[in-house]
Amino acid sequence: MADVAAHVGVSRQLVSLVLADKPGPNPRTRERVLRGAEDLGYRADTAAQLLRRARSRQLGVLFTMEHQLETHIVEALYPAAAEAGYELVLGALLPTRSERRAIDDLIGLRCEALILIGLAEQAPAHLAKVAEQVPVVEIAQYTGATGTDSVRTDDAAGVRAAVDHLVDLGHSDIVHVDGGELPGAAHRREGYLAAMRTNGITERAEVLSGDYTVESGVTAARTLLERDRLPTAVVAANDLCACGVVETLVRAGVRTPDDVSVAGYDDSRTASLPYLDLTTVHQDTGRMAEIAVRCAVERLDEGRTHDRVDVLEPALTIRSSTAPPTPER
Amino acid sequence: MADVAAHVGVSRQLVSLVLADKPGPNPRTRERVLRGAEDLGYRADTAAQLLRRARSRQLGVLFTMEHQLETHIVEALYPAAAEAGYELVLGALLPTRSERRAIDDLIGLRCEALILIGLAEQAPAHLAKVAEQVPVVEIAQYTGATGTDSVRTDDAAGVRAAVDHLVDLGHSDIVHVDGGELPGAAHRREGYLAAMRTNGITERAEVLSGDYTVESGVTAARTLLERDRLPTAVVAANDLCACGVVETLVRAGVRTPDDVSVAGYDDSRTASLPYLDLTTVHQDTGRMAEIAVRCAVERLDEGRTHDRVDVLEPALTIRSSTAPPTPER
DNA sequence: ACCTGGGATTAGCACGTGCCAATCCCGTGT
DNA sequence: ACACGGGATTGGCACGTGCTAATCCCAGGT
Repeated sequence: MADVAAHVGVSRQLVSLVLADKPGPNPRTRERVLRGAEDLGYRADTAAQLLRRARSRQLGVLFTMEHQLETHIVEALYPAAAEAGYELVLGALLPTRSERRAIDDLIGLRCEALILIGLAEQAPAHLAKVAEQVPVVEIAQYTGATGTDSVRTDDAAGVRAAVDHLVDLGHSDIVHVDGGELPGAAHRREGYLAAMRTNGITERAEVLSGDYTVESGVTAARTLLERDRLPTAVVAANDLCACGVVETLVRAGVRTPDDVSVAGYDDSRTASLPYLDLTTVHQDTGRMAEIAVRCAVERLDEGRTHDRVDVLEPALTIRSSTAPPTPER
Repeated sequence: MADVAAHVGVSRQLVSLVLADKPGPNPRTRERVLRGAEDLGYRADTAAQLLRRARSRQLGVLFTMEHQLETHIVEALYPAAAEAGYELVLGALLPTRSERRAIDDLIGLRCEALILIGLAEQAPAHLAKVAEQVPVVEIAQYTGATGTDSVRTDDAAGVRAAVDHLVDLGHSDIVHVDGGELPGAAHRREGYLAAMRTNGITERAEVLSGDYTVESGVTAARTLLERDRLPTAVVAANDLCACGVVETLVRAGVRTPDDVSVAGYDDSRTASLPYLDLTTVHQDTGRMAEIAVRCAVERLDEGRTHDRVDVLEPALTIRSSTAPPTPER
């Protein structure tokens, strides 16, 4: 910046004012400074800005790179943050890199708040401790740690909607392949059981264990295929699992939805593949991202101190993987 | 840091020495300082370190979040960078965020070099200009921009290996579904054509257009299904495309590999799904990551100035999606 | 001629750290 | 008793920027 100032023949401070687009500098001078900066290929030094500025206006985002849904959320976070006048700093959670390390890095970079996309296997154990230092917002996860906000979809309601949809179509033999102990899986399982109860078919309820992977869907489907009779419908804990179920059934000569209806969860890209075309539960990632940023902003700029928990209503996306059961031949 | 110093009762500078693990401080003092830092929950301020240090020892990584392969490469970059004593800073390339912006952000954060994972549709137009300022390494892409290093797999050789494998099995009706104008697609197409020529079956060569997506595999398979006779084997430009081909064929009652053998490319998670179990071409992401970091280090620490282009040999991973053709019934 | 006022510009400090040089302290040898 | 040496510790400056307050300059009114 000093170089630019010398090149134009003004003080460094004037250059600072011009580049920050602050009122004061004479339009003509402003023009000259901008030209000079361009000529010299000047780039602001973020490190120095960060050091000097009272506020960094940066939000840290912690995510794994494993799930498509996380990617969508990250993408949605960018415009939401920009809208609120914040930048995003990404921090990847990897097997080889401890969550602790990732969090420290982001805080070291002066992030004012952390947004944690909670699809990783374990939530940071010391979340409450971190929340003492900076606001923490969890997306798609609710650990209940104090000082933490949470935005998620009502997973129980989503699965209930899927089950209700199947019941409306005439199904009653509906099996659930769950997500084990992974985030959200408990809610989805409860939603399934609740819906089965409400529809008066509790005795038909059955939960097969899974883990949100295609492989777990394959395993579950194989278990079903070993039986004398297949259920007429399967509600999987997520789209990947549903995919595994469908593919395994198809290869065993069982057609979807003709023989068995299958529903997924998340409305990911997998769900909309033409040959799967899964009925699934849509999570509004855009809105989750907006609310997450809003939570951070409320704590940072508006002094909110109490915890906020937002639970969004999911929407059932009906596609062609579910249909009325065909009478047994 | 000053707080820690006051708390322990030593000078700030001593704290700096201890935390940087430099020789000098007395072991006992060192212990006390570390305890003090722990008590106060001290975290180094990266911004200040960056500002002060001559070197930032940070590498910027540009990637989209669209392809699994990119994720694998990013994961592999972390240990490679750590090995060389560098940190990674992630910069996401998104539709809503210009490459220009992403690059400026990373340079503003004082990244000493940029590693560009080249699966995005377009390479930054001003790459040569950027390379004047900081070393640039491209992974899985070769734009030929001056001042730029490139690490990629010999895609032509990979596809040749796949075709040769199929020919060895007895195939000659081998169709290629390509990746259009996307990065690497041209090489893969050429590899296919070259292998067909070498094996003396040029007249059987046929290229269907695609774009590395599952959908393009579906489209290609539908095109094939409309014909009187199917080819006996399909070599897809990547695993996703292969997946689309297989799924579409299966649903049309065509089995893999019994009726048609299908080979993919990338050895992604898709390829190893139990019901696909694709024969595919393995790219050594770990090694590409290591070399990419090495390229940056050579330019940064060892003064290399000439461009370096590394082409790795791929390895054919043979699974169950390819088999000898069954004589026509 | 002098004061006033306000737009334009500048000087100086501060942010938290790393590096260099200077200083302190204590045991040892003469 | 004094100089010496080396490990341990400290002071001061610099990095590039933003903010506050001060200064400059010039036109206009008295």
